[in-house]
Amino acid sequence: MKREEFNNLVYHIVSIIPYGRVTTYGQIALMLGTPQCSRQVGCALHNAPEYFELPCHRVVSSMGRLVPDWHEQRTLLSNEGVYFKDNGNVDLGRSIWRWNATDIWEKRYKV
DNA sequence: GACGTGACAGCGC
DNA sequence: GGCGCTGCCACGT
Repeated sequence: MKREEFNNLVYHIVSIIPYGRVTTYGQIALMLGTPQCSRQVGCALHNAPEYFELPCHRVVSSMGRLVPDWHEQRTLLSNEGVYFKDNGNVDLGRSIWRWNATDIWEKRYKV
């Protein structure tokens, strides 16, 4: 898999995240078949051109933690009806996007 | 081409 | 459940 392909796939996946749902870097990496490249997902989004208009605010870390120093992200998510916990993290159990019949995340987050 | 950096995940405490 | 350490890989300098 080339870098460019990897990035394009990341952009594609992010672009199809449904409204009001979130997903994680690790999940995207898993979908690409490279679960060890979670950091690259974040890196790809960081380098994503603005005109892609990606809903990258719907991508959070595996713990539901938001992007550091990007407070607008929380506003955007809450506007979409995403659930938050008391500690300010996203409630993945309620708002994670299950892209398929995979039960990995159901087990992990006890959906 | 080498080195430092980072929008992370996983594991242990 | 929260915090810190380590491994990972692409990017920018």
